[in-house]
Amino acid sequence: MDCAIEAIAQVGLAKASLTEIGKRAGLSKAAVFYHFSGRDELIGEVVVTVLQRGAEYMATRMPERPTPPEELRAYIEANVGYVAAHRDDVKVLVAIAVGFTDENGESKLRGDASVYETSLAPLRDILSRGQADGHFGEFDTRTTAMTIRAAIDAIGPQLTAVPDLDLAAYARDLAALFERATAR
Amino acid sequence: MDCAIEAIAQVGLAKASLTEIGKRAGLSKAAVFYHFSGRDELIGEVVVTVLQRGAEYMATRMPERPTPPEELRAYIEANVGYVAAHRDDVKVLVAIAVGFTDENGESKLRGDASVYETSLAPLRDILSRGQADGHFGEFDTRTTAMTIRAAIDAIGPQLTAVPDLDLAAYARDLAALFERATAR
Amino acid sequence: MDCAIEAIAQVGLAKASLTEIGKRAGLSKAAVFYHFSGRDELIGEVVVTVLQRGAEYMATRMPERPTPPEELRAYIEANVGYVAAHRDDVKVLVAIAVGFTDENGESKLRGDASVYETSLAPLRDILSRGQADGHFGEFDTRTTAMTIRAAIDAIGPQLTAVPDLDLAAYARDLAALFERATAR
Amino acid sequence: MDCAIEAIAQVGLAKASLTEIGKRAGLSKAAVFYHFSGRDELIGEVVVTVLQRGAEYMATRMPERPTPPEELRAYIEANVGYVAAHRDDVKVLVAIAVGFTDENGESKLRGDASVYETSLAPLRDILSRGQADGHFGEFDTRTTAMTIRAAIDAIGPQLTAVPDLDLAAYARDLAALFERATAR
DNA sequence: CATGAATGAGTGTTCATTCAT
DNA sequence: CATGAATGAACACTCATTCAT
Repeated sequence: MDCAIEAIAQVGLAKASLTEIGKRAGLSKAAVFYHFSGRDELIGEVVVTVLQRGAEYMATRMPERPTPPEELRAYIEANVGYVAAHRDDVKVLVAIAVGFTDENGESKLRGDASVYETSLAPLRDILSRGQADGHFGEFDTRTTAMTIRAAIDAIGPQLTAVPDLDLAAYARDLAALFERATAR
Repeated sequence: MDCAIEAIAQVGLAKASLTEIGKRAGLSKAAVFYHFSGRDELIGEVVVTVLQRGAEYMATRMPERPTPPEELRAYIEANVGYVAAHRDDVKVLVAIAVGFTDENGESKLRGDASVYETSLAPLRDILSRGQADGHFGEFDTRTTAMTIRAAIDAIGPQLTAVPDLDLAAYARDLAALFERATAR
Repeated sequence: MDCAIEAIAQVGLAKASLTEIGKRAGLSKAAVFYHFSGRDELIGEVVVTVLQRGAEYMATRMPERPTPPEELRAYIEANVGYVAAHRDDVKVLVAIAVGFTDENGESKLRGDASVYETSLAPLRDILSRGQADGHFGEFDTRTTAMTIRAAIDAIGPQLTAVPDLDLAAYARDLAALFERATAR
Repeated sequence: MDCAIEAIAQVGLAKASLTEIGKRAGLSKAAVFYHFSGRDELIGEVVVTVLQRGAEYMATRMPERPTPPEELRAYIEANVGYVAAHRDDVKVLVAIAVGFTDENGESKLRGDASVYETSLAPLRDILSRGQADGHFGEFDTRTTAMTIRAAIDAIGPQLTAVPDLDLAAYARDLAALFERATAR
């Protein structure tokens, strides 16, 4: 599993053949086949694994905060921190989201579209509460939530192109940016 | 060229074989080869074409504005319009950025990061001038530019999930958001 | 053993892998291997088993008959009856006879050619005795015996192609046909 | 095409891989693929080719005869001649009929039973006409036709076991046998 | 300017076979 | 007596690439 993630992160999804993955695990192509019923299943399990790992990370790094603005800052920092700590995981997730398609171009992942709304929900919750209690000003929560997530998710592709990106600074800047954007 | 873009957008980069591209152009695989010295060159030219097309669109839709804040608003509106009108082009660009790698995982594009950097350059220019002449406050231009671009590029996937998205409103909301974020 | 026969009859010799056979027996592939020293041996034993079963069937269904013509009719009916009752066995036998070859096309069965003459012997015996005692007319016993066997053996391939063949009628018709052909 | 037939006849259907077939044609596996869209199509075309060749041979060797009995004799003689001359074609046809199945054991041939039915049709036609005009007696045309074909097709294997078989005599004996069997 | 023919390298997949447990 | 793990060799199939025409 880890070798598969490493392989996809390093040589790309297309070149991450079973031979390549097996080589990293010290196994033959056929042995990889023994453990997974096919390449598609393997990649499906890679997604599950990475997503689980992400959820666990976030659960431990996002302690309770007293006010929505602080929650928002914590959210951004935890998320950028995750991306920084697991660049490969994010890279892999993006590679699969973009390149794991059938012959009609449809994603071969099961719950693809719903992922979007689900990932937006906690953010919109923070923003709504902040507006209700007067910490935040007036703005559309959907557009703002989308922009925040987009800024975080953009790190993935960026990492492919700009490997030495300073993520700590990026997190600080982002938090400040959205503090201004949401302020009353 | 157009057929190549269509093919990549519809079946994905990996499945966009020369046969597939040729079929869309009413040509044989070998004829595609006659016009390009290889698949890599073809894809390289796809990037150039898409980028040029984007630049042209933007040039015609972004009239001179007196101040950087107004320039920024115009930039955002023109870009949201472009992404809405040329979703495939964006899809193709992302697919190539993520999946067009050699066996070491390095992008096979000449300009490497430059694709990203180039697309960020005009934005950073607007932001820098705005800071210099006192219209904008203090913030990192790179992070802010990246966030703006990310918010725009996120429309593509978003449109798939929420087909009836009100893009005019989205553009307005985005412009307002970044107005606040960049204000002095 | 029975599971192997069932597997070959249902999915064909080529697709009757050890996994497939093992699955039907509630065993792992390796367990099948424990009981037989290899796939070839397994298939060899399948042939032996099927042939034995056939011999037993015939022994019980072919009581003594007073005259060669009646013996011939009994022979035909017993044989077609066997094929009808054990369609799978015949199917398997044919599949192995046709498809169980080494890289030179030679059958991997031990007593391949001799089977032919051996299966003809009892038939020629009936025919010769019938000619000697005047029940049958003049004809070549070899050609006639071959034709009778061929008519019976042809049911096998037929069953693959025409699964709902009426074998009772076929037996009756065959017996009548050869009665006329051998009559004085 | 001829190489494919030769390959199937010599090494069996299962071992007649595209590599094997290509080797006989002095071509690579991929070149075989270029000419046929897949193995299944190739084998389908083999059947068509063999069937056509058989029909042509028969057309030239079976001159018009005045009465059904004489037609039948001509049919038998022409067919024994054909089987003797094209043993491989018959072998191939049987191998495909028995071994060309999908994972459920169903034949992958389009015409399914039609291969058998088609080969029986001209025979049944002769027999029916003979019964109608009173040359032949009463009997089931399907069973009789099947028996005649079986007797002819049995020559193939027979020739392997008894290489010096006198085919002229065999044809004569067969014709006589079925003359008696069909006589009024 | 374009094609048909051909190929080598590679892919995912299957399978009989081995072996330590 | 049985299995899980592993493998090498094979298979059908795809594809970018070459080349004579």
